[in-house]
Amino acid sequence: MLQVNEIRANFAHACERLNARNIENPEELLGNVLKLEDLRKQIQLDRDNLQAESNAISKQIGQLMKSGNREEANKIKERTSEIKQQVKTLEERYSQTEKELTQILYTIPNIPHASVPAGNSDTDNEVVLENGTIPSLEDSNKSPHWDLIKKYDIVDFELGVKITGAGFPVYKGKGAKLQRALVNFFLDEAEKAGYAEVQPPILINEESGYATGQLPDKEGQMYFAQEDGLYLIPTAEVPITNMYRGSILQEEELPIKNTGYTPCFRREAGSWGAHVRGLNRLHQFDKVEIVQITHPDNSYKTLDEMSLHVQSLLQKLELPYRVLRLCGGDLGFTSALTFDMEVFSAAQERWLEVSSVSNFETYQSNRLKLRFKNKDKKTVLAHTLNGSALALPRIMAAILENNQGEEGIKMPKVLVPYLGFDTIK
RNA sequence: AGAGGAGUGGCAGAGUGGUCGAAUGCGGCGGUCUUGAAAACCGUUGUACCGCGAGGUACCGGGGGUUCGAAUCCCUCCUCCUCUGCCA
Repeated sequence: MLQVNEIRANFAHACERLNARNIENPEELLGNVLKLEDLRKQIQLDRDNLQAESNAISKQIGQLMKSGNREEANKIKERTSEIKQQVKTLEERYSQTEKELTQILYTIPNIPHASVPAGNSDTDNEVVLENGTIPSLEDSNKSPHWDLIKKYDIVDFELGVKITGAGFPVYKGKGAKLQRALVNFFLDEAEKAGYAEVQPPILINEESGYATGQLPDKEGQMYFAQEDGLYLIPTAEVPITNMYRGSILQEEELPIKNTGYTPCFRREAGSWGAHVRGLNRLHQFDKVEIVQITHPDNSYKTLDEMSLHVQSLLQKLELPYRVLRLCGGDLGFTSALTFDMEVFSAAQERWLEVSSVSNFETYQSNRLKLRFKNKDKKTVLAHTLNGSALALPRIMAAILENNQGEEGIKMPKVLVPYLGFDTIK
């Protein structure tokens, strides 16, 4: 959620940047925020003054009662009941105004970083770099992974349908081992890069959902356990970042670096189509996430560091990839700047998104109330960042599709120690 | 899941209707003393909002209520502990 003070201080800039997201008439939207904030302040002032008077009178009554002067006490009681009514009215107006303000703020996405290009959709994303050799398409009679997994019997979708439904595959044999190897490899690499591993809960309460911005924005995208009011996590970002909700850290503790492996659950309502076959889009998938909490001065340096970490994983897995800077139209609601990493699949003849690393600046920390004491002993909001490092299914798809050959599917060298075999045949 | 108990400042722990935002101890920070350190002593030490400021308001697990006045009384929810039950 945006900070009202920041909106006020950088009004023109905020409007200009929200235009990059195709927000209609940001001047009016942000103008309303400021108006409501002014109203809120005015109500608070009136209310506080009345309460100050009431407190003073109550004290007087106490003293009069003590000295036995009941009559006088009863006399001034009248004024307090008058004040009480007024305070009650103001109290209602106050919470209503505050609620209204929060509701509007919930609908406003993060202000895109200056480097975010304007644009409507993923076609406007900016390619930052490409790495690795893109497999040529001519000499490839490569099979897509949904054929390969059947051929080698390593992922079973039908079985998943029987147990749960579409989008919940069963990994079998070497497929299951490959999953486990990837998780361990990713966690080990994250640990080497200084991320402390955690295993968070995979169900979260409503408060956590609001704090990192999944609610109310993505309400329908999360599975909901109604009986207990808990949501299945769409990403480990939610529980890991929420570990620090309400915290006031010391500046020396920054940056905080955490990594965690979790399954992730997404309803993906209404997003099924031509490009979602096989492992391309699932309701349940595994992911290793990296999260950082940083000093505001360092967050963009940190974003680059995280991007390089993800890239190093792709290089070690010998996958050709590219890095995209997301345009305003494709940028996530809570993000100020996002880099997507995509690997190329020769069999599908297209790029597959395998990671997203984002800087949320203070958008999440403002909701999280995640702060730190700076050198001047002032309490200020920290910046939060996260990234997938990495999501498994499409990595698995790319490994299968890009490494297939006559003799089977060659496993990337770095995974062999984890797997105990070098080829799926 | 049932019965009982408890939730107070960074921690420990008083306070059961009126100068209580809250005693005291520990810890933290600053200082005195010391060649330095420790000890001792003195001072200071929660968060948020409003206000140029003086200052004001709110917060004693969350929400609601009673009262002129609530940490204190009532209702409700949450969490933790103990016992019983159940169970990876």
